[in-house]
Amino acid sequence: MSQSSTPAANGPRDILITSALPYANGPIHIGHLVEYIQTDIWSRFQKMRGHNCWYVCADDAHGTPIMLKARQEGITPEELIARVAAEHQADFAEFRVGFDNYHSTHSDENRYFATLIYARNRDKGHIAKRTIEQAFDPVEQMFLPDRFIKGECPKCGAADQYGDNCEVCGASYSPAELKNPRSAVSGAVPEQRESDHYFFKLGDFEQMLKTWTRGGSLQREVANKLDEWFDAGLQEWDISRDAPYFGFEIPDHPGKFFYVWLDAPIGYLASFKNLCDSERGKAEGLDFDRFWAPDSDAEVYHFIGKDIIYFHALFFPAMLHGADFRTPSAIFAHGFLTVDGQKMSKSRGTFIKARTYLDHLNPEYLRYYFAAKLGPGVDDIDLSLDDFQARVNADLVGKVVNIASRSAGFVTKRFEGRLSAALPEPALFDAFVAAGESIAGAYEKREFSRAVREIMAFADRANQYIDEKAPWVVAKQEGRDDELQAICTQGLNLFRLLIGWLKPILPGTAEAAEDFLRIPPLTWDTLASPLLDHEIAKFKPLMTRVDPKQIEAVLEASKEDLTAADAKKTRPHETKTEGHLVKDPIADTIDFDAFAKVDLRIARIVEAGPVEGADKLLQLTLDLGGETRNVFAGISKAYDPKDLEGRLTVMVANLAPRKMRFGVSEGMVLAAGPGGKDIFILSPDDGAEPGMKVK
RNA sequence: GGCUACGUAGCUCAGUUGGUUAGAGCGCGGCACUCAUAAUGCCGAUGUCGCUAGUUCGAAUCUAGCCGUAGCCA
Repeated sequence: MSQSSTPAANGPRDILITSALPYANGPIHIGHLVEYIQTDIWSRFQKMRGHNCWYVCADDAHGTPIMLKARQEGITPEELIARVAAEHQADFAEFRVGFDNYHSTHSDENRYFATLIYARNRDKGHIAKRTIEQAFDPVEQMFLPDRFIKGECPKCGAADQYGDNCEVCGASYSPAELKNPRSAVSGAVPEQRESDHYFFKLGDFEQMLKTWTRGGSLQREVANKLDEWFDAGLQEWDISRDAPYFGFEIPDHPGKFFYVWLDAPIGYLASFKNLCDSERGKAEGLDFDRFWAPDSDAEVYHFIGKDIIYFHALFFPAMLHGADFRTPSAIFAHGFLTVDGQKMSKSRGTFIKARTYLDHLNPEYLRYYFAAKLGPGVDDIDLSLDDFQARVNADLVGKVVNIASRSAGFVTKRFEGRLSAALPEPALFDAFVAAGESIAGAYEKREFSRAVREIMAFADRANQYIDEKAPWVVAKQEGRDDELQAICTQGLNLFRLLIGWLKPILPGTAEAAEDFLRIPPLTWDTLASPLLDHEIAKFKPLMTRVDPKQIEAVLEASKEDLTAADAKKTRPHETKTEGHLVKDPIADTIDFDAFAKVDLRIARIVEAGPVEGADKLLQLTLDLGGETRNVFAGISKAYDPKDLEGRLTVMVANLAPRKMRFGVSEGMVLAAGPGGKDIFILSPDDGAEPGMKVK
């Protein structure tokens, strides 16, 4: 089963490429980068070949983890995803991942397509409704995804394991089997509650999927995996989640939201649509339907990690098909990244964030190293740090860049930067050019490691040529100037081919080389004819060597990231000899019912004023949204009444009224602090309204 | 537990449908050169191809089992 992706004709192909959407709850790390670099190399290669190639991506911005993370940080999900989107895009840009568009799944286009694809499938009877039982957090009043339930493994008893599988013994189970389950959000004991859910009837598409699978759209290993799933029988897929959920509400089912994995791959369409509608898209006449209509002859490829094959090779094509869109031409899955042969580890400092890497090392190094390791399969690749350093230094600096470096000096010093009018050995140049097709073939089939091997073999030949001709000897002899100039012209032309072939992998270095050679951006076609009778710029080092100290610095910085994160995580649990908890220890545990008896409400302070004869009290008039209360609060040393008027706060609304010397207090305003000037009343986040219950 | 992939020189990896003395780069040893970011060229050593048993005239390559590593199990 080959994924030949052959062009229909010899003309330019219409190609749309995507990488999987990074999740918007954390930074990009070097594991992610395997995929973006792989995709970017392929995309740049296709563009260099003159095809109409578009590379789009987006942040995957929905789901429970994002909702909770935002809450933890005290910001809205929208604020969180906006911040992360900016971080992600800055990281990608510096790694020279050249997206034509980067969008978000939390966008109008994505809502449109998610809803459309759902509605069309629903209208054809591919959506079913079932009532399911699911863990529910009674404190947070929300249903809990498996990974937000923790407890003891039912098999080996290991503590603190997730609701779906045990990291200690590897057992997998359902959350209901966990011993002593606790909500990871509130710590409460989860209850089982019923809820209506909506399911995508994947089984309706078995025949279509089997045909699609065998049509060359999948790698052999992936197709084998799918056969297993077919044998096991395709089950219905739960595509809805209950509120509260950060995502898109299902239009005909208020309170139900699309599961994040439904709208994530649809984000590919949304991002592309956004590109079509942009200034640039319009200028280029980019037409959404030309790529996504069922009869489209454009090519659509999705690069993904092998862990998300299930979503991309089954649900996604089935949903697209059910909604009258075309299915992907191919799914390209890759393996995971290990560092020095082991899973990335925070304690070893090998869990390296993109940003940490960029602080110390040139992105071109990593692009090259990944390319040198990547093949078309789903095998994991290893970043061996010693090998990384040796390989980058030997191949790129020692071999490739060195060819330019050792030729350029003579040309600048002796010939004012001018190249000869003819090549002394056109046959050698032609032999290089002829190999270009084999290298292109390797790129096309995503055999990047083979492409790199072949290119480096030619770099060796170029160095052999220079060695053989010994220009430094010729340079010292009278009357051999033309010969010297010709040798260097040949050397620089061989270098130009090498850097041209490497351009998809090393866009930054190639650009610097283009400046040095004073040529327009290289394309595959322009490589075939040599650069002659042409003035070049003075040579500057195109790339410097990797210093082991830089690698050491990355590892150290990654360990520091960890210590900082650790401190944040563990601080609240540390036992301190002083502080609020010591002076005022946490009270005895109460059950939920006891808590629920306290009716807390949002209140607006409509009036505040001093109380005559009382030195600490302020009189507050609180609006509960339909009812007003008179409350006395001991906060006059801490607050100026004028500052309080109009503010929202939280009050105990069902506290028994209490008669005081100055009148009746009908409730209590919540505040923290030891007293005096150090009193801090609570305020709700924006959006809260008077009368809302706090729970 | 089930399934999948991987296991080739000190390191990182190639080895196409089984076919002569198993390859590359790095590293290592030696020599040469000095144009070049101490880069380059030439020569050399290095392997029970995870283990065991089979199929075959012939196995790194096919089959089975075992060991180790990684991942997946919606």
